[in-house]
Amino acid sequence: MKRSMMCGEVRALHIGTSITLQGWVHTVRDHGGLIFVDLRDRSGLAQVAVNPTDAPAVHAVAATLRDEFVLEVEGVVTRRPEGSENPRIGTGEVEIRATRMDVLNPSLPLPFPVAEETQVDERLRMQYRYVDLRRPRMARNLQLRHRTIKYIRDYMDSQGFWEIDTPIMANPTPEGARDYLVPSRLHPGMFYALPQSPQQFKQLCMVAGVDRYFQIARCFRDEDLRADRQPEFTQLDLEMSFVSDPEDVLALCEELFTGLTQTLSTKQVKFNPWPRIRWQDAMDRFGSDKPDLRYDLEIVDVSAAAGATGFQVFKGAVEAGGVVRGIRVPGAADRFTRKGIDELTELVRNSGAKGLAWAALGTETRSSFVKFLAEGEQAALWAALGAGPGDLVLLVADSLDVARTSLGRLRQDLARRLDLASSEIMAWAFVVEFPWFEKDEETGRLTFMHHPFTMPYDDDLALLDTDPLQVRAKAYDIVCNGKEIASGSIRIHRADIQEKLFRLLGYSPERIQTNFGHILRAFQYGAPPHGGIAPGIDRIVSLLADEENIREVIPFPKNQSAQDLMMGAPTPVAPEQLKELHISAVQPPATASTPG
RNA sequence: GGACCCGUGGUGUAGUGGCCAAACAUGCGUCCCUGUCAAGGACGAGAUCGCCGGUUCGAAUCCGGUCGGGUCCGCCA
Repeated sequence: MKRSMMCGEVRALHIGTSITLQGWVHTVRDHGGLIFVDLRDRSGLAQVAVNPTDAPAVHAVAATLRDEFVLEVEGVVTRRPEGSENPRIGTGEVEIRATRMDVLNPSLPLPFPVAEETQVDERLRMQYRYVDLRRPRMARNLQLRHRTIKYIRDYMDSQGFWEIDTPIMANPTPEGARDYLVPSRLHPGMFYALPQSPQQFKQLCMVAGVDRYFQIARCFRDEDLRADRQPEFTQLDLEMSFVSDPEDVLALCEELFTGLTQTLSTKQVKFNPWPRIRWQDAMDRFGSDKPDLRYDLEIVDVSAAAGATGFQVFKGAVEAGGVVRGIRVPGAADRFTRKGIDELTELVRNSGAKGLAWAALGTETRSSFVKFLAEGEQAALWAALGAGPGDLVLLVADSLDVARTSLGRLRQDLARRLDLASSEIMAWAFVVEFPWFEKDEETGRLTFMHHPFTMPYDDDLALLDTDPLQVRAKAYDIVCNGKEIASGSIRIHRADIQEKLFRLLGYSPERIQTNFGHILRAFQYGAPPHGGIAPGIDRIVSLLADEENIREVIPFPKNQSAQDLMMGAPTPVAPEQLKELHISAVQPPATASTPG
């Protein structure tokens, strides 16, 4: 390799030495005489100066340069003339006086600028992803992703975990997300499925005596996309043997991600130790199972005080078995105009609430409802909320579910409007003690909330027969800044408990045998107690990189329609290929177009 | 499956019924220029305003449809 160092590494200590750099033309500044070339590689920029009197041949080459040409430059590192240093780049003290310049490859004019951080249509960025990834922001994100994965691997190794790879061609997941299927040529009519996660393999690793397993695992789910959801994504999948207390897994995650945040970013880890919030409390206090803990704005239950008033909206809601809950926004009485309040009202209405009762407390209280309350009733309500002059109070009277979720969304919206959620804070936390069951809204039947191999809390086992909805699971999530980062659980390793849960889920013995037979058999050959978790790498990196969309931290992502606009995937295939796989493609019926 | 936002030279924007056979910046081309760092200066080329249809004397602008991109709901054990 002719290159003697990276562009961004040239420093004053190299002055007087001759070096060879290779990279891309970031920008050219042609003065007619002097020409400056900023040469870029992934490490940064170095200024190359070409003087026509010193090196006429080099000057002739430099005059033909355009953005993103690939260059090899040989020259002497010199100190820049006094007053012409550039403190904004690491190499700004020096420049390379070129003695030789070879164009290794020219470039067509670019579809969009690399050197400027301008907003570019995502379609174009994805079509020319290889150009997009050259941009400093993307290069930074790629590097951060690398460092994150490297940190994780080093940490997991230090804790005695083995990295073990599991099959990509696996079998379908019962009950889960939609699977991506791979047709089998050797077995007509049969299919492999890409794994939604290596869940069963990692549990089998525990039976196999691996003791501590991890994998930087690619996972596949054929569901609709979101800003934080891609059809293929990457998880740190991990599992530990001889753990029966969630705390064993949580403590490890806490140390890993606290250290990772502090090592790879300048962000502040808000909690040490991280809070363990029971699911029930998260729903009550924050209206969400993934609360953003960077700010307070907790939801308060004022059903007692509000239900005792003469105000029919409050009284009626409580009498109908509902609740009155609200948020006190300290000092915000004057922060919202009537229009602003209307927007908040619209927000809770969109979450199913019938309305928003509000009061801006002060010498002249503005309110939608205090006129219906006696003075004593008002005082009792403010006391329940801890509210005083200068505070804004926002109340929802509705069913428990609607009050929680609408106030949860309101809480997030308030924080955004009041700029309470700093990206410089990482509010890592655990949500624990999820319910084992939830009721399927469509069928009314019991279904599992996490997954069917999750261990219930020992104290709740008796409730399985009497009140299954009250049974808590040894399931836990990692949340950070209002985003779900990981989900995990302690698994069942006892056949009697597993069978009982399957029965409560209404699974027939045939179905159990078909879907879970292989893993249940394995559990009969000495399965140790075990548990694990699976943090999403893409989401973690996007938080560290201050990116709203995980596409920005995935090198080659899919668009919202799950297509790769650069490679053109998915594509039709030749009929011969289908025939070989014993499958035929059926086009969906054309949508009838309405006459225009 | 549904709701909403966006689509104007290569790129990013302005223009919301006649002032627009479309403006600005940047990029591109030609020329001038020896200390710039988003170099500067001069000149030039480049857009049937995503597409189809409608309303109107007149449409980038209003309406309907369609295609493409994005955000959200459903969905994601």
